Amino acid sequence: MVTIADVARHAGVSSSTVSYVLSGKRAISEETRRRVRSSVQVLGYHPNAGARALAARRSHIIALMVPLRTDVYVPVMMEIAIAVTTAARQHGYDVLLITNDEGPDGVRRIAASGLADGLILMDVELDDERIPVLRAQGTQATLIGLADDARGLSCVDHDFVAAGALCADHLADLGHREIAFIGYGSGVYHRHAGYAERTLAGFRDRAGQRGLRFLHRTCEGTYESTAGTLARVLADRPGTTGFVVQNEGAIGPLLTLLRTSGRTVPEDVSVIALCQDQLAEQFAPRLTAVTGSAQELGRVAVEQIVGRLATSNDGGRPDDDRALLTPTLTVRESTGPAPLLP
Amino acid sequence: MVTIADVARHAGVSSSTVSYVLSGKRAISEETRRRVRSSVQVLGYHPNAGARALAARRSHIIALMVPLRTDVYVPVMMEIAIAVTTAARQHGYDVLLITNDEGPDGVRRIAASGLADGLILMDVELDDERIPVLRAQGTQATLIGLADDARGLSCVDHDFVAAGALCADHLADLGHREIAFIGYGSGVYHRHAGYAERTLAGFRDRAGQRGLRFLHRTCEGTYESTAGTLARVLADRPGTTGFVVQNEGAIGPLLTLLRTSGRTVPEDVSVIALCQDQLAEQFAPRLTAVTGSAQELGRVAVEQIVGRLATSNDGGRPDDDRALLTPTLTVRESTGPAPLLP
DNA sequence: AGCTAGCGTTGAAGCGTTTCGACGGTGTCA
DNA sequence: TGACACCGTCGAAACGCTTCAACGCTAGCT
Repeated sequence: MVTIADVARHAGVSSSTVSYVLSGKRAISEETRRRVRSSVQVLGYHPNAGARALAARRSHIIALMVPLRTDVYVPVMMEIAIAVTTAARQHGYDVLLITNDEGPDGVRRIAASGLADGLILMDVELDDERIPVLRAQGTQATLIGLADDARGLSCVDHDFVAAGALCADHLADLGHREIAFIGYGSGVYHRHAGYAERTLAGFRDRAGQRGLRFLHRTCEGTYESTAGTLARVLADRPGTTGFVVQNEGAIGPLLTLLRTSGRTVPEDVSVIALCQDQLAEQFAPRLTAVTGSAQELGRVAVEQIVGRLATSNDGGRPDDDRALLTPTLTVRESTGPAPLLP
Repeated sequence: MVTIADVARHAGVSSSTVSYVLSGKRAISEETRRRVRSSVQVLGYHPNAGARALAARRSHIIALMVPLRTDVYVPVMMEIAIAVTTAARQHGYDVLLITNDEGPDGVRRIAASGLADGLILMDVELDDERIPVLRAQGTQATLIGLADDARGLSCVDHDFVAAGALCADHLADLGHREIAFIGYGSGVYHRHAGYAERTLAGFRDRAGQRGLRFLHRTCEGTYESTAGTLARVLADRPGTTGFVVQNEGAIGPLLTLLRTSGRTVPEDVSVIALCQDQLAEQFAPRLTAVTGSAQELGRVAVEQIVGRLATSNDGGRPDDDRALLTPTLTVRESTGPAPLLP
């Protein structure tokens, strides 16, 4: 193993000088810097992470707490996790993965052991047990999702309210009057998942403003449940010409069921999905969809926490900041003008 | 911050005793152990990760290198990542996430800095650049996937050869004679992804033994490419009655296309998928599928590397061990006896 | 009785960094 | 010309933990 002392010897300077060259925390002459850098190269020196963490009291690690749940669309989580990891590396941080099932104790463990300098929490519930722990430990954190009480913490999330409104507007613009909103399974609403509630609220408000009649129905995302949901919708509101689908699992079944029931998309009914573009492209017809960038979500989360870590030892007192990412509507082949009344 | 010295003072012992109680590396009297444990509780002591890593030369961290690529089914990767994380915790390890784009340098960085004690590499290619680095650094590692030259490393993977054979056997048992194998996009084969090649080989060999005629066609997994692939298959071999699908994205389109072309599943054609059970259940009809457990893959990978880390300082020389996980066939509604010849 | 073996505990020596205070040298200003 | 500030470098003191050698005991053996 090559240590800082080896580098110092090789470059003919003291080890503190090497440290300062690497950290840039003190002025070092051009000449010395050059020599040290080259020694580092030649010897293949990488500072020992443990020693660094111990001396500097910073591990340069960010912990990312991911949900175990599988009732949300998994690729999105993965995309966020990867975006977080690459963004973190660009700021000199590594990412430690921990699972939600460690719960508040996990947060305590990570914070108290100094394993990570800060945390990013995914799948935050409105009233989350981990938040008080964060405050008690004085740990820096960013929440992905909005919590009830985020004083002193930073949050980032998609603007689901805007996403819901975009759907309502698009269908209203096309002349549709009766819409069905196919949501997630009832469990998601019962645990007050913010994204589900906020999308629905955004849709509902805008639908009201635009004079749309609409129905909200839960759906587990299997073929059977989608069939049941659709049957009930058509029984209750035979005049429905627009569908908003939030549960990714229900999209395929819905399209198949509409087709077998003799309804053509988009001539007879329009379908708009709340899902990733990649997924929307996979269906036939390609789906008009409202999307937020998971990549950006991860990137912003990292920037928030890195910002906090940087200012928190300058004595700067970071305010609670919350970022809402604007979703985009991409019109494809699954939506069209409402059919003329018979 | 609570240190080991605080605990020692509180319990009226020396800090080394506290350390031994916690690590269990020396005999400690029942009485002392009790007192120390209770002090740990009361004070809420968590050993400082950096100091621990520095003194013991072990970080108790395993690095998991995940692919950025999205051409394989993403939820599986996530499932593995989570399985690795939970399994690692059970052995007292945390998991550091790094992305494939760091490449061999990433491996060097992690190994040389002592950030992680060992690595788990996903998406290993047959001739992987990271493997020589691993050997040069003398770092413990487990590969998920099989490499050309895995001397001194451990590997774990699904037995894709057996999976392919299971598909062939099942269709042969049902009396099918002409089969189409719908694979991944050509890019996957060009970069010699082991799982794709091995599945195909397993299928091909067994199909040969069982006297099946078959066609292998690549497919990108979009609706259009599936339509093109299917059209070519039906043109070349109109008598095809069995389909094996490996590309998850092609499943939905294939079922839709078969239906619109007037073919009923499973009466006219049988479809067997190589995918997770969860996904297979989502279609109508539910798909007969061959599956390997992603959870187990993650768990075994962790056990291999933890085993190596344990024996590697006992001077034990761990052999290269490779584990192949047996896949299972679950018969559902999408396969049935071959139709009688007209 | 004398010797060895093991038990439970301790003090102290690292582990490889960062960072503080200090030092000589150089330039600037009065 | 003297005082002062700043620059580039260094030595040494942490940082909080693990682990080794050593200690005084008691117990078991010859």
